[in-house]
Amino acid sequence: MRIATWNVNSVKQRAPRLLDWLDQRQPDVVCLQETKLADDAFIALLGDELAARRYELAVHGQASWNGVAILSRVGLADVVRGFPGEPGFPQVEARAVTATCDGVRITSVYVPNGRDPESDHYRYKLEWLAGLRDSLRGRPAATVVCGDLNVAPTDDDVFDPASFAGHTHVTEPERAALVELQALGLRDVMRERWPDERVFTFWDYRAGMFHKDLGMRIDLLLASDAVADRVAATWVDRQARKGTGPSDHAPVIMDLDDAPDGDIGPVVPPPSAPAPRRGRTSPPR
DNA sequence: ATGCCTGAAGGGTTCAGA
Repeated sequence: MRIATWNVNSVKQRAPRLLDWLDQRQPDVVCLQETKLADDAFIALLGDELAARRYELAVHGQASWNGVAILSRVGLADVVRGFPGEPGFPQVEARAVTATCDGVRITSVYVPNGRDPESDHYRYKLEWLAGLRDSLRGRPAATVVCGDLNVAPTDDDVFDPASFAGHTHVTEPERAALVELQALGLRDVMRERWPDERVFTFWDYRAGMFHKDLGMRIDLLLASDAVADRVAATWVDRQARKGTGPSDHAPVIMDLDDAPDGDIGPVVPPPSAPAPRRGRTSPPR
């Protein structure tokens, strides 16, 4: 199963590229963020095209800002929009949607930006992350939380830590909130797979930042053991950031081996053979 | 350049994004 997350920065503006990308990458589940469309407008825009590609759709949008969605062609059950106790600013926004796809409970999140560490929006961001964590305390064994976390987990996840000093996305409270979320047993599979690589998922539109590879890694795939132990490959799809009219974020993709369900029998490694190296299907950049 | 692009709403510009 191939699961991807992508902040598309307006699904209306990105529709042609999104459809081409679906055809090219053939993901089974896609978590979208910053769709910036109300649900009826999203369905009117893409419902037919997605149905033709066998995707079911869970949308949780609003006009102009925010908006998340899950597309799945491996089933889409028990959809929940938002989460219990979700904070607002001041109204609750469209920032989380959850569904079960082929046995995995998947949440697509668009974490508040935070704007400035002294702002109300920053406090909202921390409250939102804490609320998300609390809502996941009783999570199923097979859980994925993915999307635009709007936090760079470490200084290795920004192109120049010094230039971010005092700004959002890198402050200690934000990183601590992410650590607390991961303390539910959610692993950053991208960083596990590429522990020492320069890996970014967002590059500012301005000043040739993408061309110079001056970015941040803020789009994450967080997976519980039951999922993370199945990861065969994971990478950032930088191709989707190139060319004309891209989002400022690139998709992050992971491929999962089939779940052990008894039908395939016990997996016995060949005697004295080294464990196979996990699939390096693509360089990280 | 302390917002260098981009998207959206709404109105001839401003806000938001990270």
